[in-house]
Amino acid sequence: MAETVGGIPEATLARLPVYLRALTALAGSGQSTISSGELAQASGVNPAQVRKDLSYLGSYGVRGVGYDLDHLRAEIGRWIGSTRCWPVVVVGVGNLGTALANYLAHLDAFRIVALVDTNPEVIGRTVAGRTVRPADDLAQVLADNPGAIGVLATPGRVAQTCADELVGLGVSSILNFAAAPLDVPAHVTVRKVDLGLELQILSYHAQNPPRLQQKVI
Amino acid sequence: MAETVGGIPEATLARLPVYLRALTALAGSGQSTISSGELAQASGVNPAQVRKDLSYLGSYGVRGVGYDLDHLRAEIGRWIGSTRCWPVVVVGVGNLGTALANYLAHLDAFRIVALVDTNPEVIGRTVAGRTVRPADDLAQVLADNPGAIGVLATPGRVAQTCADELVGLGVSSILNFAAAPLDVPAHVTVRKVDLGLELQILSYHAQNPPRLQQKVI
DNA sequence: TAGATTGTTAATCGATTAACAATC
DNA sequence: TAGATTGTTAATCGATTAACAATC
Repeated sequence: MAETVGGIPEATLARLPVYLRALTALAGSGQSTISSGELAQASGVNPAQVRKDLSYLGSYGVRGVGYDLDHLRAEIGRWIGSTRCWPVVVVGVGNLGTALANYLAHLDAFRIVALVDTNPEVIGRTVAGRTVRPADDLAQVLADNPGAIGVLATPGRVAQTCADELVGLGVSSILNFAAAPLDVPAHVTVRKVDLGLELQILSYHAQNPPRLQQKVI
Repeated sequence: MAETVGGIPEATLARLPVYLRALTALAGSGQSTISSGELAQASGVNPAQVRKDLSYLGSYGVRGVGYDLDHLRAEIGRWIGSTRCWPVVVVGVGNLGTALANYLAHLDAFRIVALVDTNPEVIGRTVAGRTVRPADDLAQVLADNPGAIGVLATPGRVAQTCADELVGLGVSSILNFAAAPLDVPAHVTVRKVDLGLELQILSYHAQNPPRLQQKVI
């Protein structure tokens, strides 16, 4: 299911940014090396996990010493390499889409190139400092911004149609906030964030006495 | 790691609301039974998975026929039972916290009982129709709203401290949007949503040619 | 050298899925 | 009965983790 990408398991790939964050937080603290144990602690994972993950990138550690902090940071940064500022298209500007747009607008690594919707009442509104455009403009927007990431925040029932359209226009990375499973070609990456689901799971746990429950991070 | 809760694996529990959603969408369509294959299709999972998941709840299906749609819906609803309207406390009202508050304010199943922050510039502001209160008010808020769900949207470096405070005040369900791992007692459930991480993973895939990539739902 | 820590193998674990007998 | 579909077992798979030899 989850599979390797260039030799790196998807699960490892998802942890690299977490490591990077921990290393960045430590940079400038004077510390020059870091052990798998320390990095594990800071990242909330198992030390063996850290060593295994890092071994996919190559052998940057020194036995008996640890990893050179700056070097490791540079290497991980090079691997996930988010140097560019990525264009983002927000599809669906309802409550969630509006909230997301306002959040995304403040991130340095991403810039919103368009907000689109099909609802005439929403089109023309100003959200996050931009005017909401009709969904018909998508082709133009994506032609102007090749490689854009699609953020899908539509109602569930139209999510698949919107995803198809995005994919048809060349989008290969989608962040799906819609409450629906998405069927996409193999070359398209979809990450799903289902806030309603998360809240529902939490309310289940809140309701059901935590007999023999486990820490879930 | 992920563990059973009352006999139901955490992974199954996370899919039950997805099934419920699919069943609800079909209710009123006139269809009276549904097969594991149909439900699987609508939910984006494997048919065997559906049958296995449902078998944890009991045997509601009829061989050769399928599952009674309304009955199954009622049973799943009973299991995850989100009948109540859950109180939610938002901790940290920066960009993300504000965006989340505006989204949460529109959900029927949850009601925001307080927004708190420590920043004097933020305290007193109106967000999602409510006045942001000082973090010191948390004890009072949670005393007035026992069983409240905590939504953590602070900077990563203070997330653990805030989580500790929430837990100390009796919160046992936390939705963590902060970019930090959380260490909590075993009886506390934490669900993590890391938007920055998701975007970073997508930008990695956007940047790296999708040689032999897999569909990721 | 003695102590520490990596890199990697092997064991473990949980989750997914194929397969099929049971049975409507 | 014949066809369909469940419920469940066993096989598979990937991810996690313990353990330890290598080695700084």
